[in-house]
Amino acid sequence: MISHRFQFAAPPGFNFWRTIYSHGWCSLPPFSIQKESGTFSRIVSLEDEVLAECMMREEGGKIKVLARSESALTADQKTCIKHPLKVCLRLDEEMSEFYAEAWRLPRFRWIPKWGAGRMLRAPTVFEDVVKMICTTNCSWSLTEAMVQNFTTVLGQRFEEGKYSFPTPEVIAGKTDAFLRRNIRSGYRSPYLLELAERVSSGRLDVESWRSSPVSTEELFKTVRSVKGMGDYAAGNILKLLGRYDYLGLDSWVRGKFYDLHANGRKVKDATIEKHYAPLGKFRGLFFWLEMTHDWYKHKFPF
DNA sequence: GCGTCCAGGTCTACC
DNA sequence: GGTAGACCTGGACGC
Repeated sequence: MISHRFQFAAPPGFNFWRTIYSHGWCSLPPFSIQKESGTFSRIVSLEDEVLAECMMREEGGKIKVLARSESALTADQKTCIKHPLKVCLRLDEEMSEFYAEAWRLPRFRWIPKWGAGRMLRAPTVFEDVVKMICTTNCSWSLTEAMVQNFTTVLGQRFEEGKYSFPTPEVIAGKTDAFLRRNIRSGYRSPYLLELAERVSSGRLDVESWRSSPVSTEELFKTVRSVKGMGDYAAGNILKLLGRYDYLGLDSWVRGKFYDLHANGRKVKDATIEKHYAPLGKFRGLFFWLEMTHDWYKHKFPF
């Protein structure tokens, strides 16, 4: 293995571990956390099927990266490898408007103080959408199993136990029965297959969603039109696209809301929507951060 | 060890 | 527009 070290600056107020632990993505491969060394890793796919394991840590306001690859990276690859890492950590996302809004609201001042609010995402929208479908209608352990299967069965092998996330082309080349048997994705299999086929054929450009000029409502409808993406999944994909107008309710956050705001009593979704409506276009992010506030009290990494 | 039940979002058919 | 039932898996539970 050849090692290559590099670093890049983190934006002011950026919190490395709070970004990584912003939601469950950090425990899904090809992401992984090494608690002993205090590093966060990602298997990055580069041009020409070259893979690199990038181990990141924060030191003195910089993200320091140790990249390992089977052969020496070319100058181009050394340049290209930084981009997906920055995308995952949302380093280029402008947070000032959201933080200004949070400062205005005393109960949310902890957010800018703690450097919370950046939600970890995959290098590609395709990977985020596949993973989001894998979170629907099942336990978290089943989501972990499905994503693990996607990488080990259809990803490229980096070394023992470490694989890349498969491309749309590779998934599209499989059958419904194959996914059901090997990925254990059950009735989601035709949805995942259709998504992979549409993306690999160029009929659906999910990557363009991150820079789409259309209104959030319009984008929500587009995301929602992907089979398997209902209100919950589409609302949460929008958060990973930097749009926070939808709450993306699932049973876990509903339960959290009932505990925090309704004395444990069940309330209608419309009541939850109404509660956050005054928070405007950032309501989805305020909502998620409020529901996960207690996570931030842990000593990282946990 | 085996069978049954249940939780978890989304889709489709139907009213 | 709202609702019921089906979809599939894994875990919990009872026997």
